[in-house]
Amino acid sequence: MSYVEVSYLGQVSHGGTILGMKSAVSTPTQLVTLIETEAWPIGTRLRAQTLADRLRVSRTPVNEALQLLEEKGVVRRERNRGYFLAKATADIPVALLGELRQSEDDTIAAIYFRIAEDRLQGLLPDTFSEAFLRTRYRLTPGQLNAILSRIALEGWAERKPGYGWSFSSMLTTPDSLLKSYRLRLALEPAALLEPGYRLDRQVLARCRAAEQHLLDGGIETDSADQLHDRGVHFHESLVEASGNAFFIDAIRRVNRVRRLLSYRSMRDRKRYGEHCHQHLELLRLLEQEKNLEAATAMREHLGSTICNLERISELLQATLATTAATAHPAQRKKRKLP
Amino acid sequence: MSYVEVSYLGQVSHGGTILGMKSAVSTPTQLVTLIETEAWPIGTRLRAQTLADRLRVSRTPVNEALQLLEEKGVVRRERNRGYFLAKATADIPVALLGELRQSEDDTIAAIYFRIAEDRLQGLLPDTFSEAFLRTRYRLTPGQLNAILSRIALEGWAERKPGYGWSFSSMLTTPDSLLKSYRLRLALEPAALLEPGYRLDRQVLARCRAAEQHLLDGGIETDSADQLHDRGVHFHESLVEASGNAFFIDAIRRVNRVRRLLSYRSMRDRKRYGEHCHQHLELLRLLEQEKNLEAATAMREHLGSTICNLERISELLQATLATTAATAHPAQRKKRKLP
DNA sequence: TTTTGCATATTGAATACATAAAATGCAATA
DNA sequence: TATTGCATTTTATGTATTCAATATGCAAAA
Repeated sequence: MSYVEVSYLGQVSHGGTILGMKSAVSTPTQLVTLIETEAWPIGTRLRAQTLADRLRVSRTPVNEALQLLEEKGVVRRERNRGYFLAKATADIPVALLGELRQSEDDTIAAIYFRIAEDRLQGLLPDTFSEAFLRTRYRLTPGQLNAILSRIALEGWAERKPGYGWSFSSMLTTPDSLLKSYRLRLALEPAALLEPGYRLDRQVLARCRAAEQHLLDGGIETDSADQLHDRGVHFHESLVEASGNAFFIDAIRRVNRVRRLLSYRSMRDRKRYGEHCHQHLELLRLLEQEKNLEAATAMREHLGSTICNLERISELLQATLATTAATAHPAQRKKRKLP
Repeated sequence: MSYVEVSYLGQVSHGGTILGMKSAVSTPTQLVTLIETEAWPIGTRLRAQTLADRLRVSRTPVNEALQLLEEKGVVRRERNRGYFLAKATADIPVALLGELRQSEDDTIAAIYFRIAEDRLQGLLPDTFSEAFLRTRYRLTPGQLNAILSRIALEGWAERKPGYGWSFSSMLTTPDSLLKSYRLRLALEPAALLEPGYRLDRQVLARCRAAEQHLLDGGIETDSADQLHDRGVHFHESLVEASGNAFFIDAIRRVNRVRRLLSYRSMRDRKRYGEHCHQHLELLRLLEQEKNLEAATAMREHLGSTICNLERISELLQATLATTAATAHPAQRKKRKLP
């Protein structure tokens, strides 16, 4: 193999690594998502600074996004007065959303998930070099670094002292998902008992509305991704109300990894209705500041999921036992191979 | 201000950012630390591959380190047979250790700590640009990036969607340390109750030896850093035995931030003796696989520290109240400043 | 058979420059 | 007086190249 490698757009790249990853999602996409999830009415005035503050960027990318959305007919511009919402939530064409999501960042996310998937399936060695990833997934140096930074942040691989990287055991064992739930079982009820716990009324209302949406048919109509996100959002909102940055950080981290694991677990929608009612009950208890009872309810809520996972895990292992011998790719020895 | 800035070695730098941070500590330092902490006897054969595996690098840096140590007289070389330990642990001159620690990496660590300290003292704004840090601390692009990567990994600052960074609340509030303990209180007892918990006999023995060393005078003679590290090591060892990567990751992360906070808290050595006995009791319980009792003991152990912290916190706040008006730097408004 | 010693191959960081993207100041306008 | 619209400034990434640090293959020695 030569030193010089041709990367996926045909440029020749030699090395050189950059931090990368400005934002996970492009501004237009985020803007549409915001309008969508908060169901803004037609005619709403869209102030640049307000939106910019909301998305944590400056007015420039917001204005560019608005300009784009005007071309697509989602917003209307009045010269020297600004932009106004021209379409109701539901009327935004799905094709447009899809179009907006095809940005470079989403490419990076896609490759990121592919790497996680490959790792879960045992297709990647325990240690690897950056060059290995670059060639295997046809990455530019920038993409490579965006991905590695993200993986390091999520904690499922880490830089070795010398050259190279090694995976942590987060994604290796078949019961990783179960283990992530056990961490949540330790953390989330405790978060509800933090001194100074305070669930903002607005946050509470939004959470309640989301659960109601699910019960009103959302369970069937939402995509698997949306269902997952809503679940994560609910639990993170509750932990955020603890006001303890360490709890929040730990929960966010485990949830980001959990996203990778959830895709592999059986995700039937049967239990979601039950979950909704448990969530609503939790909100009710927290509203009344019955945090002790809420913590117990949370323990039971997570506990029931764990029980379910354990049953699934047993089933899986029984299934694997019959196919393991042939299906599993051979583990390669680290040293001394011809 | 001109576009071009002169960095601290006099080179002109324009931007360009690199991931950086190969290893936290240089190989010679690590090697000496290893020999020191495990108290290897004189004459011990130092096999390159064994050491390399231990330090997670290849034989090359190990061999270079050994060569360096031979020049310093710590190890002895026999041609075609390898290296052997020439000096007993205690006989390694302190000056040599200091010499080895003056590597570039330690510079980065020093600046990293300075930034954390400045942040804790409220000298840094909630959001900042990379250029701001680069000029304020006279950093080369490489150093800048090593530091930012580390900070992002530790979780006390994060990249904003656009340009710029913002600090999380981990280091801002005066009771951050207390909050970190509350997370540990939720995590560590739970870790001891994980199914499949298994504390390796060798690890147990090493922990016990370390506590014994402290009781045998180590509390007085060890440096504050060493005391801190030993405490962290004890608790992380116990959590690692849970076999749950999520618990381990969460505890490691909180401890890395805690290192920054501990420097600011009063650290008298009075309570260390008490801690040692609690630690030994924990080890005894875990050895007998009385994990339920161990979890309770852990809860009490951490709980007593929290009580102590709360008392200190009250004292501090009382003190601050009298000096706050003048001592606190004025919070600057984000926008619209001349 | 294992380990050393050394030459060679590979890795990824440092540097410099060019450029796209985002932040910001301010006059014009509602 | 707040907001828009736009020009300008600032920020940080992309690309190409060089080079020091690290990894590794293999003959020689124990």
